[in-house]
Amino acid sequence: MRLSQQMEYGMDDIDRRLIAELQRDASASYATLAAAVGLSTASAHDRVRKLKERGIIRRTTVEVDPAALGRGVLSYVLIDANAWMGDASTGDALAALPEVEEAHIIAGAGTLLVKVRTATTQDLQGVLRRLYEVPGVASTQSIVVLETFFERPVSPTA
Amino acid sequence: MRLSQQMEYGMDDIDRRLIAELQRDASASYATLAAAVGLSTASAHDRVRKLKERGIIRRTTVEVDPAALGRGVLSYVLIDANAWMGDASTGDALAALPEVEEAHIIAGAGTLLVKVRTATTQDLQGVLRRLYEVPGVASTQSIVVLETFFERPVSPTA
DNA sequence: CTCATTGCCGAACTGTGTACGGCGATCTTA
DNA sequence: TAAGATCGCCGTACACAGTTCGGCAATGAG
Repeated sequence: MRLSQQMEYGMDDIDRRLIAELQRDASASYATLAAAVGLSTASAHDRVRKLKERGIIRRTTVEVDPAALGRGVLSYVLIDANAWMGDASTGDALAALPEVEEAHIIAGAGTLLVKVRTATTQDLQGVLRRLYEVPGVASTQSIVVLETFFERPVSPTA
Repeated sequence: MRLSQQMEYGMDDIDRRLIAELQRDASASYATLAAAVGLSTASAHDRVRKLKERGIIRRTTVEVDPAALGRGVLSYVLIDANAWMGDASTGDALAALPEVEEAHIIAGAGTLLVKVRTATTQDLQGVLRRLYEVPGVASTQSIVVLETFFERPVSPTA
C-alpha cells in the first residue's frame, strides 16, 4: 500500500485527466479521448471501464437548460424542524416534489437545506406550501438567486 | 402560435421524455432511446440533434463520486459584502478556486452564496481564508452538510 | 530467480452513429 | 376549396467507433 493524498481510491493523474475530459464532453470518441491523455484507444477504454466499475464514474448524463424546462428561478430553502427529520421517509417526501433538486441535512442553525427550481417566484410559493406538509417542517427561510455566476462539475484537479 | 405552459421553447412531451432518458443514461444507443419513447431511430436522432442545436441540451457529461476526487465534504457559504460584487471579476475570482462548484448572487440577507466541496473541514477553513482575499468579501457564514438525501438533475416533468 | 499481476498496445469484428431520400399530415395562402 | 410549402416521421445504407481479444513489457511478491 503506497501513500495517498487523502484516501485510497487508486486514482492516478491520468484517471483525473480522463475524468476532466469526460466532464467536458462525454460524447467524444475514445480515440480523441486517448489522444488527450497520451494513451492508446484500448487503454483509455480500459481505464474508463474500470472507473465505472469502481463507481467513481456514476453515470453519463446530459446537462439541460433549466429555463427550457420551466425551471428558470433558482432558490435555496433553509428548513427548521420541530421533529427528527433524518430518516429516509423525509428524503422520500422531499423527492416527491419534482422542483426539489437537492436535499441535505445540515449542521448549524437550521436543520435541512433544499435546492429548488421553479418557473416563477409564485411557483416557489406553491413549493413552500407543499414543503410545510412534510412531517417535521416548522419554518422555512427562502434564498432566491438573482444571478448565477457559474455552475460546474466537481473539479478533479487538486 | 399555440398556448404554452410557461414560455415558448417548442418542447413537447416526447422531447421531455427523451431528456429524461438521456439524463438517466446518456450512453444508451439511439435504438433503445427511440424504443423508450416510441419513435424510430432516425426520428429520435433528429430530435436530440435539434435539442442540442437549440441549446436545450447543453452538453453530455459524467457524474463523478465527489469523495473519490477528494471532495467528500460539502458546504454552502453565505457571503456578506462591503462593496459591489456583481461584476464578472467577482465570478472569475471565485471560479479560480477549484473547490467552489457554484456561485450565485442572492436576494435577502447575504449577498453571495457559494457551494464548496473539500476533502475535510480543515480544507474548508483554507477555502474560507482564500475567499476573504476576494475583493468585497466582508464576512462569511458556513453551512456544513452532514448528510445528503439526494442530488439529481433538473426534472423535465411538470 | 521465478511466477503472478498489472497496465499498455495493435488489430479485428461487430454494432452503432449519421446522412440521405421519400412519404404523409398539417398549416398557409391564394 | 385547392395548391403549395413546411414539418415530422420513417427505412435504408455506409462509414465510423465501440468493444473484445491476445500478446508484450514492467513491476512486485514469494
